[in-house]
Amino acid sequence: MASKETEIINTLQTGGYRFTKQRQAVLEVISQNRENHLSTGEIFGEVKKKYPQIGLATVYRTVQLFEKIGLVQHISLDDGRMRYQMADPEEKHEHHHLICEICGEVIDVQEDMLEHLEQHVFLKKGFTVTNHRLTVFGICKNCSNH
Amino acid sequence: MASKETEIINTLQTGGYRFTKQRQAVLEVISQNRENHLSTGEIFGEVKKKYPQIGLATVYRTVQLFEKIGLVQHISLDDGRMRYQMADPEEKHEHHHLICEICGEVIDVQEDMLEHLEQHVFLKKGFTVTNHRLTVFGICKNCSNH
DNA sequence: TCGGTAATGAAAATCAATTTCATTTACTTT
DNA sequence: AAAGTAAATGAAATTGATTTTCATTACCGA
Ligand SMILES: [Mn+2]
Ligand SMILES: [Mn+2]
Ligand SMILES: [Zn+2]
Ligand SMILES: [Zn+2]
Repeated sequence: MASKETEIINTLQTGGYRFTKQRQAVLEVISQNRENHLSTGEIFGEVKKKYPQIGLATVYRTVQLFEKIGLVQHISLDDGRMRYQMADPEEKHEHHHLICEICGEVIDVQEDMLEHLEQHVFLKKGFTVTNHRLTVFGICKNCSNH
Repeated sequence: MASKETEIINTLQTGGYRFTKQRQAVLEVISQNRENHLSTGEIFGEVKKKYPQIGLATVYRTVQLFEKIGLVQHISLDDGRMRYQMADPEEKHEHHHLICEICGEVIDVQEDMLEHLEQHVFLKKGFTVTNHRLTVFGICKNCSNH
């Protein structure tokens, strides 16, 4: 199998896109922050450390392109800015998020667990599911134990 | 049991809030558009028809207050503006949304169907769920039949 | 190498949402 | 009912993330 980066380059080229230094730099930052959910501005800040001449608009365009080709997924924490994280290459749907209402921690949940719901909306409403976005609010383990 | 509006007035007063003409007007618009998901700007436009002197900031403040006390819930269609709709008074969690990727229709789903998932994240991660927000993307019945 | 297209960066523009602040309104206490 | 107090409002200014514009540069195939 091809290396991960080769795969990405292929995906890009298939869509008529190029794998530029800027895109590589943005990908590196997001990839090296798999556990985080960086805002576009934060990604911009990180990328500039290695690639100071990059423009903010390029970062915006890049994360949107990456999302279009399924490389990253976004979440909104309702603070007015988009956040991006690597998508799960083998999963067909986005992963879920648990958000602690006390400490604000964001926890990833890879298990889908919506198969029954998907079936239900298909049978009941004739709706064919292609993706879903689930955010769960509550209290994390840490905050539960004070 | 008290009338719906009386209940609302009580809920507001319990929190130290007042039931003003402006809040009543905003509530009316949202209530009369239960099937829709109006953006704040759209709510503002509707309210102005009956109450032309209302200010945009008041509408923003009002929908946020209504959401805080559980009267309405918001959804984001990723078009950059918040949309608001009456919440389900008897349900403890927000209802779900199906969004057709072809025609853009937004379909409400009242059934929760996340009990198993809630249990799972509690057992597996120690996370106590208080609410959740689920958006499902796909093809609606109409668009499936061409 | 040449020509065409994609991509970039800097700056300006957009636009939903928020803040400020002077004024009004509603509720409580005399 | 009048006064006192805090909440609420509206108009305007501001914020801040995102988008657009446009001139320039990088890349790719012929
Ligand atoms: Mn995540
Ligand atoms: Mn809805
Ligand atoms: Zn926590
Ligand atoms: Zn449709």
